[in-house]
Amino acid sequence: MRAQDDEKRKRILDSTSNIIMTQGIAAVSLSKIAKNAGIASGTLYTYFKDKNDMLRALYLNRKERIAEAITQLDINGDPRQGFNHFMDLIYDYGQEHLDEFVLIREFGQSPILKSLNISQAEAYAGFESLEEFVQNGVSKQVFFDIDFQVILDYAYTPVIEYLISIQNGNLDPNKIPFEQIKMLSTRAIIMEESK
Amino acid sequence: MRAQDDEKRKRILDSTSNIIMTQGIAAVSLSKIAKNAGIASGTLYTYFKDKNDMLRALYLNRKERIAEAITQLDINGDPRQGFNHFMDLIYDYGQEHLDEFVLIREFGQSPILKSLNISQAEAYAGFESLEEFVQNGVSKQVFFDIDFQVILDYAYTPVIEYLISIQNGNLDPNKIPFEQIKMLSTRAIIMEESK
Amino acid sequence: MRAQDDEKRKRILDSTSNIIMTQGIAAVSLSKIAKNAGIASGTLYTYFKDKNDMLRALYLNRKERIAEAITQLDINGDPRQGFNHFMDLIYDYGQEHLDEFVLIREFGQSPILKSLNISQAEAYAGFESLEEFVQNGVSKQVFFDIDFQVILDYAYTPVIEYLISIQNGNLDPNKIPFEQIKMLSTRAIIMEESK
Amino acid sequence: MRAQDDEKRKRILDSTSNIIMTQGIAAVSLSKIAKNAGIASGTLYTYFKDKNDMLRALYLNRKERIAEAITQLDINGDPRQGFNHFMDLIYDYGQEHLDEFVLIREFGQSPILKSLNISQAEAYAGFESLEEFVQNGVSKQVFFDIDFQVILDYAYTPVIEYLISIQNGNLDPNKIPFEQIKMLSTRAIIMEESK
DNA sequence: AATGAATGAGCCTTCATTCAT
DNA sequence: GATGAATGAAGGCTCATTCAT
Repeated sequence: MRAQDDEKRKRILDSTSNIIMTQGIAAVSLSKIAKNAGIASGTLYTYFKDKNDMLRALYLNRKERIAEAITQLDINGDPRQGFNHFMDLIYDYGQEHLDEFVLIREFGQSPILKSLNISQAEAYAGFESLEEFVQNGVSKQVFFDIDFQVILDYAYTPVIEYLISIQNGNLDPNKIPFEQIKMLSTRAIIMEESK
Repeated sequence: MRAQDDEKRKRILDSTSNIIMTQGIAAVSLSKIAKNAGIASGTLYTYFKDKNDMLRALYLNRKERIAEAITQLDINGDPRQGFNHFMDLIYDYGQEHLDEFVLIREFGQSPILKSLNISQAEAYAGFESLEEFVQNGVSKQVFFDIDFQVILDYAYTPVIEYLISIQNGNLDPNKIPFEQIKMLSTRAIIMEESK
Repeated sequence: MRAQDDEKRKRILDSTSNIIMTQGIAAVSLSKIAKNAGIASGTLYTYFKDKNDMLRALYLNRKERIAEAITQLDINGDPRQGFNHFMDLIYDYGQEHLDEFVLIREFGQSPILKSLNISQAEAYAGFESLEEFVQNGVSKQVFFDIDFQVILDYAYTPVIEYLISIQNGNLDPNKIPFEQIKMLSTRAIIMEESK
Repeated sequence: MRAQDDEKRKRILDSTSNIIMTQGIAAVSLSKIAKNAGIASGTLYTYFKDKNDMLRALYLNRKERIAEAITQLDINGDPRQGFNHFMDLIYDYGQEHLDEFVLIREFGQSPILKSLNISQAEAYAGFESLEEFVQNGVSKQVFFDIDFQVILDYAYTPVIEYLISIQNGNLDPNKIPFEQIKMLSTRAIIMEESK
């Protein structure tokens, strides 16, 4: 017997990610993945039940990685500093792993997610500490008292869009440094002295 | 290849939009569209050169509609009021036509757009006045001096995400009224006395 | 538009029958059928919903043909003569169309039939007059009072097996003429003076 | 390729039989068999050269079992009693092992047998004594002077069909007892005083 | 001897597109 | 202009078989 190969599993997910990133989710096909990963098409089924199972695994895996990277926060520390740190975490991780963010965005909240049977709970697994962090900031009256989701729309999303715009060449980081993004987000979310 | 019946052309686009919205972009097929639109599959080729041409037309059409709806701004008026009005326009149009916003988001800035041969220029057609409006605000030192794209990330995107969250049932508009979104966006973008 | 072509539909069924007859039911594949029928594989789906639908149509079509051929009986006439005539009908039709009988036998009462969703009722459609004929013979005390199915086992089945054996070269019709089969069946089923 | 574990070999054949009986011969796959038998798919090749070799072994094994069960006849004894006993043997064995009969019928004389390279000789191995028994009956002018195969069509086949009909619920053994089947077969085959 | 990961041919089906009608 | 039958490539998936372990 040959032992199942974690490296191969990783290669499959990476290949799929690659295809999604360069050709879009609609262009994903198992034969492309197999060719890209350097394996036979049938082999995919040793690692995943079917195509959906694989997309599901990919989505959750990337989400998990991102969660690990951007939730390393001092939950009970100073919210202001924490917020600053949070944006840095996203930015730093995005410098190296923008593809993961883009992939998650590509899946979006589109109908595909439903067909993959990913529950709300699964989608948010790993982000619990982030929610706690926000609650701490709110209770200390440093963050505006709004929904967690809304805070992400002003803190997480703009960073991702910023990084993508830079990568696409639509934005020049020398003219618009990340500090400005942080400032805008901070102004939006942090209550006092937000100037 | 000349369109004869504009109503039929519209039906085709609407059907496609429908399918994208309910099943995702990967599930779009001409036979589904034809059935949904109540026409024969071959007839599609009277109205569009091929599948990509149709997706392209759909994307540009929705983008145009949105542009018309949200760029009705007094470009040279008071930027503060204008900003307020701009967000209202998005919100109001989104109440009735969220599907169009979602469709545009579904296409994203993803590789699909490239395969449809949609140039940056085409994608932004119709938004020129919006850019002028922003420049006016910046020159009057009411808006922060940042990129047009970044402003959209703090003014347009959060409204759309807000509306989608409400539609998905993830947000309760009674607890988080639109006024709060406007406030956050305003705080981020408007320079002084941004209360 | 090109009108759907009954001749083509017939060719598909004939090709399938051919394959079943020469290679067995397990060897039926749509690509073989298409090649055999001289059409593209996709075209099959213009005529049948899927593979099962086609097998179903084939089964019922052959059953119907057989029913037409062997149920042309004088239901209320002399049962003895009728029985004789019935066996002749099977024999005569089998001379020209043994493949249809063999096909039906190949489907058998095997699990395949269940997967084709053929109800008992459908399977026996067309044979109602045969049942009436048997009832007439029973009520006139010419046939033994046994089940319709059992009568077939002694009248229909042996003829088919006889014809197949001849075709296979396992039986020499000169040594065992059909008259002998008729005699044996008659002896089994007809009550009096059956010697 | 040498069998080591006869119990395992038996399990493989039983599993295959099971699948044929419940899903039909077209649904047989080695992976199903392996799972059903509780072994790894590769292990099948220790016991059988390939799939056909296994089907072949299954067919011959079941045929052999049946032959053993239904050929325990006093070849030179009274043919009338022998005929009666013969039908009882089929009936009795069929009560417990109908699946074996059904399996043989499923293979039929269909093209599958040819693809399994089963010769006429192999198929009839074990039935030699039965043929002798028939010849004895014929030479004593108790049985009609017809072919061995034809006799089976009137003595063996109807019993099997009878048992299957009962199992399928198409026949009620209380209304049609086995005695009636025996009577019909006897009437057909035994020459004098066959009532 | 036994395992099950790996293979790639072949399965059924759907697809975008063409074209006779 | 409109139709839908026809095409064959490509889709996802299962298969029999091999072979490193």
